[in-house]
Amino acid sequence: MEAGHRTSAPRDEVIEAIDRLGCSITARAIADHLRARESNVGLASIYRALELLDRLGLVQRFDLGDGGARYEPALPSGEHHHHMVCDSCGKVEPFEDDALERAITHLSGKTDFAVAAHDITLHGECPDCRASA
Amino acid sequence: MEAGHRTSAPRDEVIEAIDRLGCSITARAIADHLRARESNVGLASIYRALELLDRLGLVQRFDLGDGGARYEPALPSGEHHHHMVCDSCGKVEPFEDDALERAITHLSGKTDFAVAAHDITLHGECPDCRASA
DNA sequence: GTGAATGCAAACTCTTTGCATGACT
DNA sequence: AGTCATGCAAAGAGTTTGCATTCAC
Repeated sequence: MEAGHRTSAPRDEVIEAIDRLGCSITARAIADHLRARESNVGLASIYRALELLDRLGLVQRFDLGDGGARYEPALPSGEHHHHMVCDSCGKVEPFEDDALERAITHLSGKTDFAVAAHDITLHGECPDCRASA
Repeated sequence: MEAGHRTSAPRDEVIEAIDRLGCSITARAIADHLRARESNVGLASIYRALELLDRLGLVQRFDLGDGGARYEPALPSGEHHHHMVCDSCGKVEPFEDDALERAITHLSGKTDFAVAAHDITLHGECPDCRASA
């Protein structure tokens, strides 16, 4: 794998959990998933693995405004998506939009910041909650 | 002021602090500001005032991915901006971009979510840090 | 054998809540 | 008077860190 890092069962289990759980997961979700599989990986190891993977660019760390970090696997293709959050039920839906990406790219060229990444979160109400409102 | 809410010195001081401190401030910054002015407003009252003001739409609450909430006065005009964060020194700069807003608006019309708000954060390196790197 | 990774528990930060006191209408 | 807001302190949630032990290379 990557230079300077060892493979270990806990680490592999965290990676497997991230892959399986997919988009926009919390550290707690990973812990619950692993605990359900009788794996006694400590919370600290999960955070340490996430921090490492984020540093290596293998997972994306972000934040939906609910005071807890979210993670998801980074696509090797470089493609990425953003998230819509339902403020009623908390549901999170991914979306992607080329026009939005283009606007960001164009903006990045105009500013004196060296823009390396961007996070976009849409807040609103999901179809289900709209229907039952 | 608004129906059902009383005026009080602590509340006014929090409002004054938000106005004076401006863009992208933390609860701690407000507390420090008030403490420096010999005002012994409790942290809890600051949070309660912020929660109220956010609910009334007078301040905007958001989050820069550093595990702490940010606040800023909401412009009555409805205009709003977003933020660029320097990942080296932590500096936060506001920016606005019409093309970006238009892309969001257009996207909102295409999705089945009822989009009510959006947060955009650009991460990168500010000019100062680029120069000293 | 050596250094990295782990698990546990304690520490920390940010935020919220319970409760008795004090203030506004 | 009655209600709402305050301050303090304690409680919570999420995340990080210290340390002895275990494991990979």
